[in-house]
Amino acid sequence: MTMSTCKCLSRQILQEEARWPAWTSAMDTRFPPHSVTQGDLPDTKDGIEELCPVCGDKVSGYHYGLLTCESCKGFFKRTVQNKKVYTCVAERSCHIDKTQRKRCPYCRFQKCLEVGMKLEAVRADRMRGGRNKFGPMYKRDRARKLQMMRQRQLAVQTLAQRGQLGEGGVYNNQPGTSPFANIHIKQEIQIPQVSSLTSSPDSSPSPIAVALGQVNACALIQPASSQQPALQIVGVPSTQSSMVMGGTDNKLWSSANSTTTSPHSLSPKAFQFDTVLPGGSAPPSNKISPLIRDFVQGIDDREWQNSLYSLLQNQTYNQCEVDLFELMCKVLDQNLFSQVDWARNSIFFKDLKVDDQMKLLQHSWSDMLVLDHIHQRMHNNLPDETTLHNGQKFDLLSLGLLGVPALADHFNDITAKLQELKFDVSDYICLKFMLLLNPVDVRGITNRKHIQEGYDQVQQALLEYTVTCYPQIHDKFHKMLQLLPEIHSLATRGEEHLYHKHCNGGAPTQTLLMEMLHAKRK
DNA sequence: ACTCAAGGCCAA
DNA sequence: TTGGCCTTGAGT
Repeated sequence: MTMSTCKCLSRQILQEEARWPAWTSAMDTRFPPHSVTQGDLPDTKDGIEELCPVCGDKVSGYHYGLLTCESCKGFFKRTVQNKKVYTCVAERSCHIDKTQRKRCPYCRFQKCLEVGMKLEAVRADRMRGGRNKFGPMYKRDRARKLQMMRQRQLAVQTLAQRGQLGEGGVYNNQPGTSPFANIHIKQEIQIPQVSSLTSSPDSSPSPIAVALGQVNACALIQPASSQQPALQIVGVPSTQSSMVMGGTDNKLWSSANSTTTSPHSLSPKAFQFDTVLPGGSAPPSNKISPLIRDFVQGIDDREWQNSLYSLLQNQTYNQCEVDLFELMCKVLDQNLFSQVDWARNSIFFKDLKVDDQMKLLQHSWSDMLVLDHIHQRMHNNLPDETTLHNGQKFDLLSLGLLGVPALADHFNDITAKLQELKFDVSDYICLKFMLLLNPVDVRGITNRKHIQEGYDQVQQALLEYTVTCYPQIHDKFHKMLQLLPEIHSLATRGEEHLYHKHCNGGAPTQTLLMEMLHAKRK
């Protein structure tokens, strides 16, 4: 893919109708179009005709989390059961289809993970028969697919009646896909994505439900499970803390019993963050403006954690050694997706034209990534280091530094200043909005008035909030605002670094991250 | 009793 | 090692 086609990525994201916040994983081609775009009307007993998302062969049923063919089911089972380790003789990006799937088991297994096949559905005790935790998810997925089918047929009938299904009509804009395929594609794609990010779909509420149901950001964090956590913080959670993924042995089997009864060994719920906010209890809610309350309720930190968890797990499972810079870019890319998704569903921003939205995002994405990392570290005790499945150490702090270790001092300095100001979740989300809705520095905006209004409202709300809730901190509002240029300069240096790495071929291409890096340099 | 997603078997 | 078919057994 060239940069010019990459260019469409952010636009595509912004123009999507669906509102699931879980498509942060869309980048890892988890659900390629061929998994949802079939040529003919369904002919199976369920009315569901699909192709295997791994190889495109005929689907034989739900296997390990999603609809796959019999051969990929068997391949996935053998690989996990026998703990096979493959290597790729090429570039670790072999094309997998029905005829070539046997050629590179490494890439085939990577694709299995990418599309969302679940390691934890392979039973440690090899017990046969019965049902597992995923049953209800399969049922829901089936029901949704049927519903999509009905809507699709209805739409087709309606349009056929109106004579709009001719050559070059509205459905013929994607070569090689069904005339019906473009209807509700996103919704179909997203169903398994959501489930793949939440390894225990049956017990995890949908991201939408989480976002709507949460009272505050802290309430989202699940209590520590009594089961063996797959991703655990080791030692005291602090800026010096670290966490371990998988542990020393193969913790895929950490729940000693059957996965039929305990499929949670890899559940993101086990992602343990301390939830204590700095400065003790939050201010009384009646003093907080409805705007800020809505902002805080819109924060979905668990989604962020789940995405991070899933990505690190999938990218390192069955790998001897991974390129840590490449991994960091992938995580940043995923974070960027979450960022865009958050923005496009946010007040003020969502009303803007896509061109304006893109300009705002292109200007603020790196600042927001840095701010987000500060937030995760301060308010959710995100550790600075984690041990991956394969034993490698992954520097989580580098995500906040955009890959530049030399920025650590500056980053810590900003964090320390914010800590002094008792920077809380409300402050964070307001600053994030102010970074996004920049009415001054972004060129070529068509609806600057709307952005300015939004910015002013957020600014006013934050000012009132700091004065009301933090009267003891002198001029907290302005002191916080003074840190925004500092964050910007840090983020700009990070961008430079990433850009040069990319130009020298050291960073993954075809990513939203790289698209953003290029956009600013046009 | 039936369903269907697990694991097992074995010819290719 | 693969992949089509068989067996199993909890959930309905």
